[in-house]
Amino acid sequence: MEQLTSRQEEILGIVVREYIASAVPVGSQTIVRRYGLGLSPATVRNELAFLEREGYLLQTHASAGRIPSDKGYRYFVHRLMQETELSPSEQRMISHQFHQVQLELQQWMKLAAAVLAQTARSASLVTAPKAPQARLKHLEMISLSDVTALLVMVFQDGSIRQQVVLLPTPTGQDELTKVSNHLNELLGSANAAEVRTGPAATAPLTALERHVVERVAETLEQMDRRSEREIHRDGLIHVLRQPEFAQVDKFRQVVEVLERRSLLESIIAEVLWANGVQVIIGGEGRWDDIEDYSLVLSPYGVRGEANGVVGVLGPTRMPYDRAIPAVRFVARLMSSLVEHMYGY
Amino acid sequence: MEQLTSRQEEILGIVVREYIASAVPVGSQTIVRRYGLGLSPATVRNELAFLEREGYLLQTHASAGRIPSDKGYRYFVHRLMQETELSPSEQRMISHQFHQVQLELQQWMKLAAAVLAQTARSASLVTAPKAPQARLKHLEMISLSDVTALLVMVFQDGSIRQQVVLLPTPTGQDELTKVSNHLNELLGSANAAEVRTGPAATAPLTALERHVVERVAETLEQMDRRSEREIHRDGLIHVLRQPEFAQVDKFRQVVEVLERRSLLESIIAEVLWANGVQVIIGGEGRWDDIEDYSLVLSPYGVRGEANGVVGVLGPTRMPYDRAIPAVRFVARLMSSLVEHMYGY
DNA sequence: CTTAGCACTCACTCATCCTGAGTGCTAACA
DNA sequence: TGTTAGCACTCAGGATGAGTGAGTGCTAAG
Repeated sequence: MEQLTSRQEEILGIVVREYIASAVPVGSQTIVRRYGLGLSPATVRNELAFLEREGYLLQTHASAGRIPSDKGYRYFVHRLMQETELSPSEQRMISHQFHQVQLELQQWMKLAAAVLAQTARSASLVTAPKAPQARLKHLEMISLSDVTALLVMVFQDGSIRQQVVLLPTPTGQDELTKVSNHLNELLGSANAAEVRTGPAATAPLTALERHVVERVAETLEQMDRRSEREIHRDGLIHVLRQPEFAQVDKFRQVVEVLERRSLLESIIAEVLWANGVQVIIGGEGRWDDIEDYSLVLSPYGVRGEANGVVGVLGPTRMPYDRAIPAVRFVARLMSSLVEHMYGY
Repeated sequence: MEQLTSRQEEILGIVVREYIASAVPVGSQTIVRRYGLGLSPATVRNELAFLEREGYLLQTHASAGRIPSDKGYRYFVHRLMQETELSPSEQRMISHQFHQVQLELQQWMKLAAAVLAQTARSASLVTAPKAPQARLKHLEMISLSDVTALLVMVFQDGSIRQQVVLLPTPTGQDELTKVSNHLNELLGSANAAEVRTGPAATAPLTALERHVVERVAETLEQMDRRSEREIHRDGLIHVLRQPEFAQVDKFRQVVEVLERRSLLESIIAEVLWANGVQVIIGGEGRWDDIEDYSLVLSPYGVRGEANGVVGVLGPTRMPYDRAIPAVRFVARLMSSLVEHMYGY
């Protein structure tokens, strides 16, 4: 990306900010009238023409003002936007909300999605923190009736799954507790492969025990296989309010992106290993399905132990100067929760 | 609701079915041409005029065809629609999908939402089965680090909550297990009030134990207080495809209804105690915010033990003859899961 | 009770015109 | 050499108006 003169940068910045605020193409007169640069409209026009030639700006039609191109947004985000943080009062308000609820993962995720949606005025998404490889930490069998029990599995990354198990023979809680204890000893903190090949594979087990071991193995495999993370979403309504979605088919795309998870998953998988806030503008030429949208995403969690992603999705005409600090701040809060879980 | 002649019923049925299929107002010619009743358009017009006078039909403007009013849809649903079931092959396919996954509540809810969205071609919603009053069934403390532990609470209705607990003093798993066992004995299957006033209130407890008891009490109270159920949603995209949502502001309403939960919650709270599939057409004059939409909802679960709601939301012009059997069938499947959990 | 005939209504589509914001280019100016 | 005034040109969007056709209600005859 070449260097622009400071006047060109100033004008580009004005166009981007104006357009983000108003959603209306920005013309030379507007710039001079509203920002009075000590320049005539004609000069501004020359600069606009230059910026357009260089690919930072676009015209929707020959006699309209300019709007930023993806390249223009990128220049803006990377070079022109002063690295702002949320205002202290806003930070305090958000922190307060998080500390209102207990240190409960589900709640925090919900809250993170709500806070991001609100603050960045975009659709938000949050995935649960997940370990790269699932490991059982503890299991517990709880009697539901003579012939059914709840199998509760707690994993290393703090996630939990519960399943109903149909018991081959009527079994009481005492017996189930014994089974739990026995299996906890055998399975230790095993991953999927270790469950299949470790002590549990060779030890003499009852039918019920064998069945539960099989269930644990399947569940661990499933967790590893489908990177398919739960994605909490919120704030769709904000995207809907943007004027670019006056025609429904535009909007349909957003809903499709958010409901079909495959695309998001592939992007999330990449962001997971990045550092800090990632801004993906107009699909960056790699994801056609979101060429009109931008994502501001950040990984959070503890490296190597468990991590997830928080972020927002909106039109490329997104208030980056709010979205980026908001995502950064919420990622930091979510990280602190995960750190607590690992005792840091 | 008065009785209509069989010819009037026939014509009303045709209008409703035609309009549901095409989204275009239905005129006398269309009816005669496509259904040849052995009547002339003029006669049909007289009947249409009658049905309109009686409030079963509406005209969008003076020279347009008729569309069904809410009253018309209601008559159709309650009197004219033969009580269909899904086709056996469809039933088999859906059952198969459910039995592919383990007896896992989360999975079943997700699946139920997906299946309903698909089958009824509408937005779907599913709430978790919940007991009228939360009771602790079992708790377990699992060491995360020296100074943190995961508190896992299993409740009577099979739901689970996990929280991170900051330990006042460094404590190992052995000690945590003792605490768990002790508290399980003290708390039995207590509800919120019983935790506060039962043996746990008077017994001599360590600081950690007291803290955990407090947490349990708070969580139980929270679960009772906020009827605020998790609502799984899916299939928004189907609603978006309906022609009545060509203008965004119409659609915005749907998203608002689905994102603001308060309205849905009040409706769900009512349906929970009903029998069988409930059809709410155009808000029934009681919920203004959904006056253009219909809900087809059904409670499921085990009476008095734990129940939830499954259903779909769409425009009043909804394919009731698919939605109703689909909701009924999925409710039955979900009930069977809950029944398993209670050993029926 | 049914139906043919007829006058009438009115949303929708299409073409046309007009307006105004905005442009690029050229030539004069500092 | 960079800046600016002037000017002709472009084009989306709104307003207007005519034409079309699906559909109606009413009346009178079968």
